[in-house]
Amino acid sequence: MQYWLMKSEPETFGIDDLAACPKGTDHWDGVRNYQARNMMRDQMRAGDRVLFYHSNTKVPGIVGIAEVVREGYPDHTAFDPDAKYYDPKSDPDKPRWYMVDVKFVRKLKRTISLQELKEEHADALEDLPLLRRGNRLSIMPVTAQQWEYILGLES
DNA sequence: GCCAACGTTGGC
DNA sequence: GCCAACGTTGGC
Repeated sequence: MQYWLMKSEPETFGIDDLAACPKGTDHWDGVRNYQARNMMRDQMRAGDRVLFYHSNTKVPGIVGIAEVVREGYPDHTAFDPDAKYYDPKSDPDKPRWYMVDVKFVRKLKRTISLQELKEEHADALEDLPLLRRGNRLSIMPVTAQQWEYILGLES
């Protein structure tokens, strides 16, 4: 089993929105970045665990846990001219963009903020892309050690 | 709202 | 294939 961190803007789709979905499950559409696409298409497996991160908000940070329940498949919103992330270059016969389905597992007891993660100055977190300067990846791998460390901060 | 960092686009 | 221009991300 692998671990991931996925960013979302709470204004658009936050952890509570995921929890409110039927079966707590929704597809992670709208990713239009090749690196993130590759991870969803090629690496994410059902059962993988996900740190749900709120970005572009007052207190950015990790707010919950989700689980991958469906592996990479074409992101149909790329084919829809009315969709926000429509991409005319993505062809249903040769899809450019992929998504996975994720399921709500639980909210953290408290938000583990980006600031807090930075202030840990932990060796374990040194290589976490989230903490690297200028990082813009919306999906990133998390090692088992990083996972344990981060959740160890929760209580 | 600002702006640094980064990815993508497109002219050459 | 280079690289300037542009658009987006996302913390602050």
